[in-house]
Formats: sequence, structure tokens, C-alpha cells
Amino acid sequence: MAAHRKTSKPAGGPRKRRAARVPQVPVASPREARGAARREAILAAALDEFSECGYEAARLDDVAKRAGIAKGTIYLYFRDKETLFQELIREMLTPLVGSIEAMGAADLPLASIAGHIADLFMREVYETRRKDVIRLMISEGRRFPKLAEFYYREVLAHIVAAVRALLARAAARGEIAPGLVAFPQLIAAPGLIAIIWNGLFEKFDPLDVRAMMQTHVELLFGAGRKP
Amino acid sequence: MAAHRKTSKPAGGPRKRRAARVPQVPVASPREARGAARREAILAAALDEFSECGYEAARLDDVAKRAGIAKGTIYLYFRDKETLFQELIREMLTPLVGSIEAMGAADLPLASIAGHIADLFMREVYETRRKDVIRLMISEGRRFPKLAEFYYREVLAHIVAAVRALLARAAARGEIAPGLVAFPQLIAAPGLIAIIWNGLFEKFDPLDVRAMMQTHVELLFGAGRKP
Amino acid sequence: MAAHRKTSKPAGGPRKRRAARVPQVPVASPREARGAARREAILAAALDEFSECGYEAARLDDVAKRAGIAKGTIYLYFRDKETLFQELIREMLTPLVGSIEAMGAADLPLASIAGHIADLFMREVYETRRKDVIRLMISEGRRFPKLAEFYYREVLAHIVAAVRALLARAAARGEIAPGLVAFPQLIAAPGLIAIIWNGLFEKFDPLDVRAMMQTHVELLFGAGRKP
Amino acid sequence: MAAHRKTSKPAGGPRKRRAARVPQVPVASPREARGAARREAILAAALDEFSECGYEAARLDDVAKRAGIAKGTIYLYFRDKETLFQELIREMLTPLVGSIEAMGAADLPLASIAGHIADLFMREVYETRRKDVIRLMISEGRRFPKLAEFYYREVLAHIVAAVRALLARAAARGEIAPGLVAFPQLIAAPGLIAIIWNGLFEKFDPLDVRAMMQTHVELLFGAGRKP
DNA sequence: GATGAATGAGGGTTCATTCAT
DNA sequence: TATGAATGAACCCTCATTCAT
Repeated sequence: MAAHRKTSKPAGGPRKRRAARVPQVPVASPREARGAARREAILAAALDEFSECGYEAARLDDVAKRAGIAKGTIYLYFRDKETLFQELIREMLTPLVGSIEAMGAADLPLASIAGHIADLFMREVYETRRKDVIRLMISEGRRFPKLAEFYYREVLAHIVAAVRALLARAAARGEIAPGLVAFPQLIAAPGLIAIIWNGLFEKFDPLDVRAMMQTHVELLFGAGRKP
Repeated sequence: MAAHRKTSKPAGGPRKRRAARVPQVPVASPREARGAARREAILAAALDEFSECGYEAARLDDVAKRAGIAKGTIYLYFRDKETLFQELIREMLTPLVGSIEAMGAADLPLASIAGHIADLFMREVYETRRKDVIRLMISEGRRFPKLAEFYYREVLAHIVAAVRALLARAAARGEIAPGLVAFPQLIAAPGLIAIIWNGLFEKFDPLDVRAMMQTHVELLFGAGRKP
Repeated sequence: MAAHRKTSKPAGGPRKRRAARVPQVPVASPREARGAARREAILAAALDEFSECGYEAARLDDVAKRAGIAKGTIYLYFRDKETLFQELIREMLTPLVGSIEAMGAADLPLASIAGHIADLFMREVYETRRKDVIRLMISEGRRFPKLAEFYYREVLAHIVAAVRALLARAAARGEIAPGLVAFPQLIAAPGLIAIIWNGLFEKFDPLDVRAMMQTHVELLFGAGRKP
Repeated sequence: MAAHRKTSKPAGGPRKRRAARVPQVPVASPREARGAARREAILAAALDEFSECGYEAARLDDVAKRAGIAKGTIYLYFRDKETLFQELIREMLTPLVGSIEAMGAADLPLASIAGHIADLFMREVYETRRKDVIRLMISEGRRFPKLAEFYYREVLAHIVAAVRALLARAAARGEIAPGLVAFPQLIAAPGLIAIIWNGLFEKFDPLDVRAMMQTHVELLFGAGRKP
């Protein structure tokens, strides 16, 4: 999202003053802001390029071209190609965890939030560049064990735990089959399949993801079946 | 001239006496058999290498080393790297279709064959190199549109049609939610997720695939619910 | 954006003061000059290598070594080996046309300019690297039909036309045999034979090219005969 | 010529008898005849291939295909690619010398044999595969100094001597300019130019070789000029 | 002798990375 | 800080040559 403004101009603000050494996060000096914008532009360009070509086939030359900078500039912001790739994935997946965990904490009937989860997936992932990041993770993850481990520990483990807590409570209430608690992956599977299917076969046989997610939710609660 | 018969058959003569150990079906000359074995060795080595490194990062030099042959030999059997890759995928996925279609034709209660389908997936895919081929298809398919199209038309379309027919009959009998008929992908999703998950995270958090498939099947029929 | 002007001109301002040492004609930036010099170095090295080995046997690695650069640098200036070869020939033969055409336009007794033509050949071709380029054209032309066509249309056709015009006027004046007009190749033949002969046999039996050209010219006018 | 029957069958003759060890040249054993035929077939195929592609780009695989034999068979008759090339040129150019020397010995008015010489060139060279051999010699000779030396000593030197003798006598008789004696190359130049020109530019601007040779001969004697 | 599968050195080309400007 | 020319290791593919059959 925010990571995707291609040439985000430094937003008018405090330009003249040398920004008396604000140390941490907010409101950086113009210099730092410029650098941050560059960095974002490179990440955005890298996402485009990696998504289109895959990690190995992606050329840093083209990343630079997409970002409107020179090839050497990339190395001012990232140690090397691999670092660029890994930081790209890390930064785009990390913020997702928060919303999931929040949802996991809610102690409501599952039926009342299942739709929200599906909706969250659609809005925050499927209709977003994050979809491409997940695709990259799936495609290239095996060759970056460090990245896979990071992704598991920092992202997936949290999501799994949150979903599992949710499922456990729902099972306790008799809302779902208790077996499901052991496999939160079954909750997420259709979302991933949607990303993969449309990534490969959308041209021949596009998948209506929203409808499929809807069916999936209904399935989880036995809706539509004969009592 | 005479020196140019490409597949010189052994000229009718003494066939039976030699045939003490006819190996397989189509009566191959020792030369042809050798060639076929080489081809298989290369394909096996290629699958190892491609699985480990991905298409782009795979080095034909290493494929040759794995197959115990010289680099140039690969080119006696495959035009180039891409052809090797594509034929590898084609040949390993094509034979799968038959068993699926057979299963789709059966007019039995879904409950009685769902377990078979899960079992078929485990035995014919997950516990097989085909799992790796599917992983490759998922990872690299986007960059081989021809291959993706082949895979869709020759493999997936058949499977989807078979499963959909099965589901339609089951829905007509009230065995499953009718909405499911529109999305056979939901049937297959857990299998793919299993391949992906264990491919990436088995070391940290291995997934018990068989158990998950069992849970998935139960879920489809609402088993354990409706208390 | 701004980082991408490919040929950023120095923005009109103070031009004269800096121009204390304008090097050549078109006001090259030092960077451009460096690039042009590299290009020339590569072309020179390529001519050496191609002349010595022929097109196929020439190794770009050796071209680079001769030019004192890395192999990859060649590809910054030429798309590939073939392009390097063709541009080499094109650029060395094109400027030749002008002087020939000028000569063709002169309306003087042939006897008075024949010597000039022979002299032009010696100074502008035979005692020059152009001799090697012509040798390359002769040796490799058949396998580069595009190049042969270029050479014919852009170089030879002009030369042939110019010489033919010259011969036609001379024949009209009765200075030469009229049959010669149809075959300007007869004028040029000894020059080419000189290049070929000394290219192959100079070590065993060197040919005195200047003397031969002299004899050739005399022959054309029947000097020394008619006793 | 003789070297060019593609699959010269052993000509009916003495097949049954084991050819009681005829030692030298004529009527070899069927085995030897077969071998000789193979050899010729290879040479013919090699001439085709080398002419079309040049020495380096020629592939022995294609030579074998043209000759209708297996690749390995070539190595039964020739040590390696270079030997094949050199023997090809040697064997096709050697027999030419005889006729030239015979002509050089004749003590006739040059005018009466000049036409013969031109004719000999047309029939024995230009309308023959020998034209291609000469073209190969011109194109590739520089990279085979041994071959160039052989060609010079065994072929050219003889021809040059013969022609020079002819010219010397003609000059003594006042038939030609005496300067010509020093440069027999001037006699041969148009023939070579014809080979080169039509090899490169026949498609755009074909040269009427016979007519040019005729003009050349006339030129040598001042025919057609005003006295 | 004849075959053609197998070899492996070699060369063209690409591209991540560096560094002088 | 930014540039992009330069580098050179790496990799795909070819093809002369060998050798078991």
C-alpha cells in the first residue's frame, strides 16, 4: 500500500530548517525523507520485477529502471540482491500480523467473525500487492531458508496461534468440528489456492475468489447442508 | 545409404531364443533401452536439481553430475534447458489424469470415495516425486505460460471436470452443500497447502498431512458437528 | 526521473570560457570522449583479431585482451560478435566512397588521372588497415549476406558507377577500348589480387604492388606497345 | 569433376574374384574401391559444406550427413577436420597444374593461345567445383600457412613460371608490353575477381564472366584500340 | 570397417557488483 | 549521495573427437 507510491514527493512539509536532529521514527530530516522515499521506490520496483520474473531471473538493472534511478544506487540502500529480496518480503508481510492477532483475541461467535476474516483477506491481501509477496514467498521461499524461518516465526506462527485460539474457543462452544483446531491451515488454504490459481490460470479459467471464500466460510459451519 | 536406418530392427531372425529376459512391454533393443534409461536418469537428476534450486538457478552442469553423465549428453536427449524442464513436468503429470477421471465416473456415495481420493493424493502425489513436480509447477508456472496452459488443459481441466461431476451428483443426493459444486478447488486446496507448507516449514513445524486430509474429508460432510 | 537524461547537455551557460581546449569537432564531454575512445580501441582490436583468425575463429576474449579491457565491456558498445564485425566493416569502408566519387566526376584525360587512382588505392587502401577490411569482406562476405548487400549498395555500386562514368568519357575520347566500359572490375582487379597475393604468399614470393599497379595502368593505355 | 560422383558405384567390373593383389594404382580390390569411393564421397561432401559455411563454421556432422555416412566414419579416412580440409584443397588443385604447364611450353603467338587460356579457365575452373576450392583457398588460406605454402610451391609457382615463360617469349616477339612479364598475376587477376564478385554479389549484380574474360584478352593485345 | 552415443573443453553472452567521477 | 561504465565469474550450448558395440 503505502509502500507503493512510485515517486512519492516529500510531502511539502518542513523543508528549509535542517530538522534539528530528530532522532527516531517520526518526521525525519528532508535528507532522510528523501532517502526513505528512494528506498520505498526501490522496494516497489523490486516487487514489480521479482513478481514478474522471479528472483533469479529478475535483473537489478530493470529494478533500477523501474525505480527511475541508476543501478548503483540500489547498493546504497541494500547490501545486495538477496538482501533486497528478503527485506522486501519482510517489510510487506510484517504489518499483516497485527490485524490478525487482534481478530484472534475477539471472543465472539465464530460465525460472526468468519466473514470478517474472509473480508480481511480480500481487502488486505488478495486485492493488494501483498498477494504478490505471498506468491513470491511460495515460489522462492525454499531457496531462502532464513527468510522462510523468519516468515514462519514472525508471521505465520503468530497467525497460526491466533487462529488456533479462535478455533479452540469456537470448538468449545460447539460451533465447529473440534478436529479443525489442529489444522488452522485448513482455514487459510482456499485463500492461498486463490492466489496460486489466478496467478497461473486466470487467462483460461478465472476463479471468482470472493465467491469461493464465501462458500468456504459456509462450509466451515455446515451452512446449507441438511440438518 | 544403408548406413542410415535410424531404428534398424534386428531383422526378424532369431528372436525367441534371445528373449530369455524380455524386460518390459515394447521389445526395446539394448541400445534403445540404454538410451531410455539415460533419459530417465537425466529426468530424475533434473527433478532433483530443479526442485532444489528452481528453474533459473539450476545448473545443467549439476544435473549432469547428478545423472553421472557429461554435460553434453543432456543435449542428446533434450533440446535445451527449457525443454528438459517442460518435458519433465509433462511426463510426470500426465499419467495422473487417468486415475482421477476413473474416480470421477464412479456413482457412489461421496462419503465412500472421499477417503479414497484423499488416499490417492497421498499415495500418488504426496509420497511421490510428483509432489515436487507440482511444487515446481506452482513456483515456476507463471514464467512458462505454455506449460501452464498445457497443465491446465491436459491435467487440471480433466481433474476439475471429474471432481465437479462427482460433487454435482453428491449435491443432488444432498450429501454436500450445493455451493461446493462451483469450486472443486476447495476440495484440492488442503493437498496443495500441505505440499507448500511442508516444503517451506517442515523443519520448524511439520504438518501431519494424512491427519489433515482426514480432517478435511470429515469437514466436507459435517462429521462431528450437528450435536 | 531527473536522473535519467541520457545526454544531458551542459545547459547553455558559460560555454566559451571553458572551451580553452576544445578537442575535436562535436564538443564531446570527457565521458563521451572516453566512450568513443573505448569504442575505437575495441574496433581496432577486433580488426586485428578478425584479420588474424577470421570471423568464426576469432575469440572475443582475445579481442578484449588486445583492447586492454574486460570481455564484458565489449557488450557495452556492440550488441554481439556479429554486430561488432559488421560495424567494423561498415565504418571502415564507408568513408572511402567519397574520394572515389570525386575522382569519377573529374573530366580529364584518363591518362592524367589513372596514376592518381592507383596512388589513391595505395595510400588509402593498400597501405592502410582498410586492406584488411577488404580482405575480411572477401573472406567472410558470403556468410553475411546483409553485409555483402550493404557493401555492394553503399560502397561498390558507387565506385562502379563512378569508374564507369570515367571510362565512358575516356572511351568516347578514344583513350581506351570501349569494351572496358562494361567491366570496371577489370580496373580494380589488380588491386584486389595484390591484397590477396601478399596476404597469402608474401613470405614466399612478395609482390611489388606499386610496380604492378604501374604496369597495370600502362597496360590500360597500351603504353610501351605499338612499336 | 571426377571427385564429385556422390555415390559412385564400383562400376560393374571384376566383383567375384578377390583381385589377386594388384599392387599399385589401377583397378583396386573391391574393398579398396569401396574405401576410395567413400573417401571421394566425403571429400565431395566436405567441399559442399566448407564452401557453404567456411572452414570454422562447417560441422563434420553435416559433412557426414551430406556424404550419407556416420560421423565417426570420417575419422577412418582423415585424421581430423584440418587434414580433411587440406587434403580436399590439395587434391582438387594439383591436377590443374599439368594443363597449364603444357600450355606454357607451347611456342605460338600469344594471340593464338590467349583465348585458349581464357577458355581453359572457364571450363576447368570457373564452371567447376574448383572455383569453390579457389574461393576457399582465398578465404581460409591465411590461417593454414602450411596449406598456403603447399599451394604456392606445388601449384602457383608452376603456373607463374609457365605463364612467365609464355609472356617472356611474347614480349621478345613484341606482342605484349615487356613490363607484363614481371607480373603474371595481371593475367590471372580477372579470373579471380570473377570468382570473388559472383560469389558475393551475383544476386544484386551478376557479372558476365565469359564476356569479361574476352575483354580482358583483347585488352592485353590492345585490340580495339586506335592504332 | 562402420556406427553414433558420449565426452568435455571452449566460447558467446549475461548480470551482480564495484568504483572513479 | 548518485551515477553508470567497467568488470569477470558463471552458465548455456556447440561440436570435434573418441570408443564400445
